[in-house]
Amino acid sequence: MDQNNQERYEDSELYRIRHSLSHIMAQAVLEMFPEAKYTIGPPVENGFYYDFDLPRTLTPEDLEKIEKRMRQIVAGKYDFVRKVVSADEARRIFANQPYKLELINDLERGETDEHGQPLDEKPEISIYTHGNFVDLCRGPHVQNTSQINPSAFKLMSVAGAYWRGDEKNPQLQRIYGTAWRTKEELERYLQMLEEAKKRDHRKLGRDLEIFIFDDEVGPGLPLWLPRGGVIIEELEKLAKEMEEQAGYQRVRTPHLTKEDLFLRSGHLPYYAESMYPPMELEGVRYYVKPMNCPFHHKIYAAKPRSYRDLPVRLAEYGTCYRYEKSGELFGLMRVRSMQMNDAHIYCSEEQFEQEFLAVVELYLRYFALFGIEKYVMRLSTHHKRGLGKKYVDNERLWLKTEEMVRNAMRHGGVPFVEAADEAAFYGPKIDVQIWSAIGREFTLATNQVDFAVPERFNLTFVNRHGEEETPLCIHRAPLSTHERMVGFLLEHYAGNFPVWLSPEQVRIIPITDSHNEYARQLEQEMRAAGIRAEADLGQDRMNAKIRSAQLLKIPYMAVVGDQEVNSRTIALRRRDGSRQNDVPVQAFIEQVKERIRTRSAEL
RNA sequence: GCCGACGUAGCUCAAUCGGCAGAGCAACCGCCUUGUAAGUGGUAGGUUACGGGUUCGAUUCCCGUCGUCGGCUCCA
Repeated sequence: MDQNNQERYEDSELYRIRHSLSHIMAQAVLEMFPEAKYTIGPPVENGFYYDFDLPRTLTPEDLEKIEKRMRQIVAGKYDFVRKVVSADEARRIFANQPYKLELINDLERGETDEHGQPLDEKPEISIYTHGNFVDLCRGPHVQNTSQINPSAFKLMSVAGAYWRGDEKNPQLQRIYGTAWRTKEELERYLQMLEEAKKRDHRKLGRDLEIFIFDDEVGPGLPLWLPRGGVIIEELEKLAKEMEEQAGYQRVRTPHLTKEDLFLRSGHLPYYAESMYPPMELEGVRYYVKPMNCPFHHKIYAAKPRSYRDLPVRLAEYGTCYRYEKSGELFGLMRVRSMQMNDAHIYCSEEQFEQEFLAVVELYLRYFALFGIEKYVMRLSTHHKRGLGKKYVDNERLWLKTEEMVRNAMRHGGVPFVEAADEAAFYGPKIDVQIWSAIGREFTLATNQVDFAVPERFNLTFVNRHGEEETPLCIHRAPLSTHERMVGFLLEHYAGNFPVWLSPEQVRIIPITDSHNEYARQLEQEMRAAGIRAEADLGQDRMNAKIRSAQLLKIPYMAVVGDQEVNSRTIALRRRDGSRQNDVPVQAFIEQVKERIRTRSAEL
């Protein structure tokens, strides 16, 4: 959409407008609550926010007042004036603002920026003033508030947010706003949000009868309806085909295990927070599994392995349970029971690069099949401060495996970004990041290196010199979990699944009930050909039947009347509204079968 | 888990100031026999999420629990 998308956001006019509006909002809030403490307020993707420590909770009416006052300030045509100050001067100016003082102290030490991120060099301390409002800020801003369009911004919501993003810190009130250059841009953005809601998998999942949640079953525990069940079956079929070709072997493992296994694997020391509490029977504690890996390790260890056997690739669509905190649940994208497209690859160090890349290539094949284009591959690495807490305590191995992954990606020519402090507890990983309809970021596929756990399980193979060696383990889930994958695909396709994934592929619609018999015959014929077809023999008129099929986003409607009965044809209506009359039944069946066989994206 | 908002029929949503809880769609029973997005008449459907409290009387006000949503934290 943007001609000059080469320009960094930080350098853009929009960034300055949003940043300035966040100051103006802070001014309005401080006028309303003179005792308020203000913290930070940066521009974000579609607007800006500001975090405040306030004497009371904000109401929607407050937002209206604040927004109104902001318009007045904008109309006041104030200049934004930058001034570099010493740390002492800054401390004097913000003497009553504890959060600002903390920021100033950190800046003075040259350690961290306003988000608590480490800084490379010691920064200048600057303040920006407009009118009588002053804020600690590095800018940039508009020169004058007249450069802000008063009808191109809107305050959106209030939310809780921890000071410096740490849940141990006090919780602040964050006001989100959106801001654009023109009123039209704002309206377009608001309309886009409306459109996104229609694509939301939570809405589509209900409308298309894919899944439900039931209060009595529990939060984060989805029930797959028959139509959702079909999609899952198709995904598993796909995974099994691909994995068989790629040399994986399928295994099956229980949902429960004794405590000992998760002590050995390190899940209890590093991952207990996300696990359901244990159940105790006859003095033994059992846990429901949050991951499949320990079981696969046991299968690997079930017999002696030679270097000739490697790589060993064990695959399982395993069902796992994780106790996600209640506020973290989000439709199908974040649940408590999930089935993972899981596999563990045990290989030697020499085999690592090839195996790792083969997994990345597998992702790319899947993504091409689904037409997924908007994603980012992210190398998630450890952070020193988490060693022994979030991460297995062996810095040398962390650095080594991270470099192995980096090299594999570079040699494979696969672009990626790096994110520190995002690794799994047992090793670095390549995550594939995607965005939900409403803009939330999720990891879809993942490819993780485990340098720690094979040793804990005493996994070995005998190398060509007759010595015992510890294999590396790659954990991978290219198709994510069924839950997140189906949630994502619902939004990705906006419910218009390709034929092979469509829960119902053909809806047969008789024009009057005298054509019911023919419709029934067609249904049988198509089903015999492996097509998911259903004849609609209900009381509705043809038009109503077409409408229901259309609302369920069924790819093909076969409308049949006298003409079709006589010539053994169908009148084809596709989901996109296109039509084709007099299609011979056999020709139609063959074409649909071909689309299914090739998993074609074509309608 | 934390902050805030919300919770009425399967779905979408009404119900003035505290005064008998309502509509459309869907479902069910009929009539119509129809050519590409809703033919038509009727019937049924509710402990207003749950549990307390205030009140002559609570969907409405208060408290608690559960759930959902927007964020934060966390994550496949």
